[in-house]
Amino acid sequence: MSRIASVLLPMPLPEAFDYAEPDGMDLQLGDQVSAPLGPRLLRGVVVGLREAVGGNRPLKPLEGILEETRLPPGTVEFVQWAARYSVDWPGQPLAIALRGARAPKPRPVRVTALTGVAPARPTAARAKVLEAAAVPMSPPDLARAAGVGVGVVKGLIDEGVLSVRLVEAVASFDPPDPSLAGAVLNPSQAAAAAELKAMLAQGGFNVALLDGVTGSGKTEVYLEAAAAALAADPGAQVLILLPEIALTQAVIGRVAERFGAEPGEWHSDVAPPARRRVWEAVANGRCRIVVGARSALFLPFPNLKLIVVDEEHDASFKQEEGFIYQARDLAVARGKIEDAGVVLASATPSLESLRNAEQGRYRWLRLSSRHGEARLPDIALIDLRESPPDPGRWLSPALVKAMGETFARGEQTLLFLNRRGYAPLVLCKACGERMTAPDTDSWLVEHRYSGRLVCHLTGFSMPKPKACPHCGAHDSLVSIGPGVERVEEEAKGLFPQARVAVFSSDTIFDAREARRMIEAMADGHIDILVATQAAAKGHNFPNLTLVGVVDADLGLRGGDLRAAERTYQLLAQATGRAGRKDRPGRALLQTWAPEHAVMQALAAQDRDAFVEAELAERELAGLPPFGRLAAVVVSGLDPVQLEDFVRTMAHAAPNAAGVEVYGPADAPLSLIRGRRRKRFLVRADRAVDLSAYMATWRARVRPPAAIRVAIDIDPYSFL
DNA sequence: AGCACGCCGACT
DNA sequence: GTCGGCGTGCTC
Repeated sequence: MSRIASVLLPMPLPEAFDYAEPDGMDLQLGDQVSAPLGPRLLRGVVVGLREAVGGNRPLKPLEGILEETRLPPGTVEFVQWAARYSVDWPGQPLAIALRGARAPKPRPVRVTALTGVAPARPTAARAKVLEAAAVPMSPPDLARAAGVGVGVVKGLIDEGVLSVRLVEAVASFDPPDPSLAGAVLNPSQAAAAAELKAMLAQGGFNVALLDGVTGSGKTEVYLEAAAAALAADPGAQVLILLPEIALTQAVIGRVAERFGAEPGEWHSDVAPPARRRVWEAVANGRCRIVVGARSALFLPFPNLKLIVVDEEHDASFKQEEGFIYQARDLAVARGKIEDAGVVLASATPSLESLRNAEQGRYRWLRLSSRHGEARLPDIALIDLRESPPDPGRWLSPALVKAMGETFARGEQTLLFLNRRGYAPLVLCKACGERMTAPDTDSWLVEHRYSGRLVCHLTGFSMPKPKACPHCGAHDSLVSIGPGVERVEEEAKGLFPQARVAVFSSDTIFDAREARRMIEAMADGHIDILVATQAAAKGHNFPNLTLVGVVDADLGLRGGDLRAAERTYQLLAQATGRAGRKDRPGRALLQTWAPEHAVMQALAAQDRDAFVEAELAERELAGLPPFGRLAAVVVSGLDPVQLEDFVRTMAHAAPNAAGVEVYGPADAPLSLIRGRRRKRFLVRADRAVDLSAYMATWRARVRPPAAIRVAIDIDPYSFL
């Protein structure tokens, strides 16, 4: 009687491969095994075991079990579910799930132990070392613990009083203590926390939307929910997902403070050995709280009871390359598989989540009151048609006047423009040539700091040429449109006495520099800060009383499904910066379309009105959250071959009720790194299994090797 | 993803 | 006459 093991391999293969289980291997589901594939051995995971029935072709035997740690059943199921949902090979999510298992083990550490040999010359320092040496630790740690120099320890080792051996480094991951005192909650927070605790006590899969304005204290609330989950079950695990690495440190600090133990940290910047430690500690249940970025969702939790998705509206949760997925949606799916609670938290929830809350699929917890005495800013629209800036200028007279008043009072202004560089376009006034990156039709952005033209998509850059590369005319290149550098220049010209600074990813390279500039702003060393969205969130500037949004329409253009939503969220955050302490602030939004529902809703500070208007438009068009969308981007080097294949694909699209296929059309970025790109858009009714539809379509065509087909379920980027 | 097999140009 | 270019296909 022998068994067959189905093994999933982290490769672009369509399905799990079958192998023979060698006698005595005693496999279990989730085991990491070494499987022969062609000439090499690969790490795979056992996802199925069955008795062999005669008559099958001979199967290769598995080479061996790789590690003692196996993937829990929920993790295996999640990996397979995610592949099916995203219409990708299961090897893709599996590779993410094994990222920690494949990382190198942490270096073994040296620890000392008493050998029983008595020191030849006992001294006071040596006695202290012998006392401290009861606990195994590294020689430098021992010296520190005994309060002596390292030489004393070294001498005892040389004499044979102490032995040194190498042991595997084990991270402690002390158990969190949920009984420590939490933050003092205001009534609104307490009510939300109580409802979350009730939801968790009830057990099983449930989703809550924690919806509270900036400063309403969402973190304290979800930490109390985490405390409840951890207290209810001594093995319970909690995952807190954040949209960016930069935010993890702050939350790790809050978690450590609340539970008296460091949580596991998981994101791409964590060094591989540390990653391995976290992965294994999560798998064996020692690590009970993880704070991480989207890929933490694929960690091997055996007993996950709560997933928190903080800033759930943030577009960074959408992974756009490689394995394409939306971590917020997958978090809900994982919660369902694990029978866990899910908390989605945001000051400006996504329309999808708001719709789910309205429909009663999610519990809706609204935190209304703000901490402290801060008041919301007054928001006014500046109609650029009535009060336009001078030609070549970007700040309207009304905004300049407000800046002047603010500066005169010794208060601060934040000018917000979500555009890096000096000018988004450089063109030749002699021949009309637009400067673009090679093999691309995206504009080169002029950067005056570096004197270069930069492609923000490919990273290509070149010095700004003296003459037009197309017609050769001299001094004919003109800068079109504003970037933060240009607005800085304008602000400096208007207020020569003011201290003006720029905050964008071009001026701020790392977290330390970012912190320094934020501190400089908070301490009043800057009068006017010109910033991209990099500075939009998470900071408190007590002396900031004016926020000017240079181009509030920026996000409204371009036919992007979520443009209005994103603009609303961005502006809500940016204007939320003003007047947070005791002074009321004001926000001025420059717009060419003050009548637009988004602008009206912002000016009225009426989120519900915005959501209602936007949902109505989406419903009319059958767009998410009322329908489903998928994009197919087909790319290739040879335009003729691409055109050919794309036509084949169009013919192969299955007919199905409630599904419409648009395209092929040139993708909005039709040329990237020499590859031409064509795009289909698929719209389906909510009831349609769009993943299944896309899988059927893909199976009907066989792309030539030179052509790539990428399927994006629920696309966010329309570039 | 590797790595093999398979048909058309510049070399001992 | 061969060595080798990478296009296509397979790996349980």
